[in-house]
Amino acid sequence: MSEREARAHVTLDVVARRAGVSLATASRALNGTTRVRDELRERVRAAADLLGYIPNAHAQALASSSSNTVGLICHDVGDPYFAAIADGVMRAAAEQDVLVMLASTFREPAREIEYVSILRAQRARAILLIGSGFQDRTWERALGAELDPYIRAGGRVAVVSRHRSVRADAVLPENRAGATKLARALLALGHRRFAVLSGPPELTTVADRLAGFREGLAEAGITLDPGCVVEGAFTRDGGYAAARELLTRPTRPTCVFGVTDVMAVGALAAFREAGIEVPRDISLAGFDDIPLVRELTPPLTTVALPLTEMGQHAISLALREPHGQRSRVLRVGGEVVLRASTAPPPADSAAGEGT
Amino acid sequence: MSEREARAHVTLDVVARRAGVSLATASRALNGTTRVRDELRERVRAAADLLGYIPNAHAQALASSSSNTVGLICHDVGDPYFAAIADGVMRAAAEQDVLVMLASTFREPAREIEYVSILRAQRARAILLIGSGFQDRTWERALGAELDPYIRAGGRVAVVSRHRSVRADAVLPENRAGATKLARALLALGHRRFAVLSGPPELTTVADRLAGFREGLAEAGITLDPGCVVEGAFTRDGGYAAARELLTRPTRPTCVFGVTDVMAVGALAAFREAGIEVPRDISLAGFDDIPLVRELTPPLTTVALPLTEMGQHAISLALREPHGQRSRVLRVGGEVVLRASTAPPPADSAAGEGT
DNA sequence: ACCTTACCAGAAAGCGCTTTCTGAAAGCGC
DNA sequence: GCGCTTTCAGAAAGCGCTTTCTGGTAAGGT
Repeated sequence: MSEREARAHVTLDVVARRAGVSLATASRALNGTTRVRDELRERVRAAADLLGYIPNAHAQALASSSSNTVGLICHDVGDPYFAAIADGVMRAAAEQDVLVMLASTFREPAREIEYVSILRAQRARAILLIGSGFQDRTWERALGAELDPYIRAGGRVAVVSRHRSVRADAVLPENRAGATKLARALLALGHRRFAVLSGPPELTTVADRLAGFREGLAEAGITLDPGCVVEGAFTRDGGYAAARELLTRPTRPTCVFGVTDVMAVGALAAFREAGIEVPRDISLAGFDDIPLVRELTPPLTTVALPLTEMGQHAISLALREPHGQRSRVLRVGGEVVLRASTAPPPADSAAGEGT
Repeated sequence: MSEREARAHVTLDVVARRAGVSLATASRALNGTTRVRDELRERVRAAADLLGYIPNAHAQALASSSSNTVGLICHDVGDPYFAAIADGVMRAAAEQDVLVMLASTFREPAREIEYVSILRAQRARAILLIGSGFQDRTWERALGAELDPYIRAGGRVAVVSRHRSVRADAVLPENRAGATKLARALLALGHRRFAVLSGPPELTTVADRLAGFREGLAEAGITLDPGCVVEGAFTRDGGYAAARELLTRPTRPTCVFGVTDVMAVGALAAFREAGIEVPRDISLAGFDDIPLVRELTPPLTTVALPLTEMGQHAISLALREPHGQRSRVLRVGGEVVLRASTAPPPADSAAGEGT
């Protein structure tokens, strides 16, 4: 009884015999690729039901050399940003009847490459890379070395929120333009002394948002001096730590931009702990518009991104008919959403225009 | 050039020829199942590298009739509760070198059964069912009909946060006991008039938490009258709607229990909109301790569940050696975490002991 | 020196399907 | 009534691996 009596699966062969047809006919009857007499089709279906036939996806994939799985590689499914995008991917996947293999890199670049390789072995129809890439030559090359042969062999790649290092469709947030608009909005409120809670500088997303923000400030003749940019991890705790670090600096800004909502959330907590009230004492803005920032007190001003749609688009792009020659790029989001976390600077800080 | 020139993959056969060994040896050299002379192993490895050989996982699975993928079925990846558990699953999966296929049912019971079937076809080594099941005879039977043959064929099933309808390992939150403890804690603060924002009553999680809460109240001789239990969807908006509904009722409670943190988040928003301050005017508690409730103002009192660990346990249980005879059950969490969303009831509400 | 073990490598038989290729039967014009 | 196309079903050849099974060679015992 404690024997490993894993009984074999019912195979198509058995179904065919039961229905009194050949293997080939049974296959056709079930997939409906070619016409089969209705009566036979029914007989096969009935037999399959009766026997509880479950096709072997591996055999199907092998024989047809095509699968219908796609791989989704993200940095961290637990993060609300990726969770929202993943949700979109799942919705589109359900519609298109593809199965999603999930990979979480835990923010380690090497893992990403490893997963691409694994997904290649799985013969995934498409690979979706979600989240910023790294500004690192050797990493880029290694990733390309995995991706290129994959694409050449007919695989599809779509990236979300990441510069295209390879021939891939892309869904790109308006990082730069969005950050510029945010800067303008913040300037319009009267702010002149800014600080930025920045993420790992090797992430392209960080670089873009920072550049865009600087650009916006520059329009008002303001430059962000290095002391006003604090780096932290791309997480809530990273934002918290960065904000605390910021508070130790000599000059205090009237307005802080967290390059990510998640970081801004951490910053909000840090400010609260320090007895600094947002937005009375300091204004705070983020980027992404993850759902949770609406629940904060105060709700966060941010640059909106249609996260769920981004996921849907990614998979749709990837599965659409071959890209013609070039890959498609879809730019999304980038509108500022003003909420209560930003306000005009406190009256007593009118002095000290930025350098 | 626009031809579909999807070039074939390098097969093991090619690698073997290149290395000057047989197919069988090449296979053994690469997987290391049997001893192969070191020199040959190296030759094969080198050839594989050189040719960019990527094994075909489908062929491997077919030939060895074993795969190393597991299926993860949850109600909604976008929900922080599931996202946190999924994160745990991913961590454990990465350690154990298994690939996760993700399925999101969007809270439709039928989809769950469909996904089980799909994962069966994929010959997943294990299927993880995350989230409450439904109290619905026909659904249960249909799910069992999918799961039973799967298990009999050697598949493993683990459930998280769900009663075991089948022979499955389980990670079960202390829903009932946790809710009872919460009730006690709330009573200890002096509350006597309670309301509950309940989820879909057909979910076993809801039933358990409600029962546990009632039990705790009963210890103080308090019974929850039906007018004090408002049902809503298991989402933020469901909690919001339920809370608004609650506010239209004649008697106002001094303390509200949202059976889910996510619902409590919605409730908090509803209260705020209605000008009701938490916890001054009304106390609010949730259940789950999803990370975001710590960021709220006020942070939410709740019953803690080790969400990430739950996911890790689920996959570990499922992949561990065969269950002997019986399946294992791991009970987790259930401790009350008091935060600022609960306080003694307002002084002017001392009257009206609950019936 | 002879027989037994032990170790490795190759041949070949599948794993469970899809899909081409082949052939039988039926429909049709003249 | 004969050759034509058309429709549908079966035979069989793989898809790319793993894994027995077989055999050859080297090591070990007496």
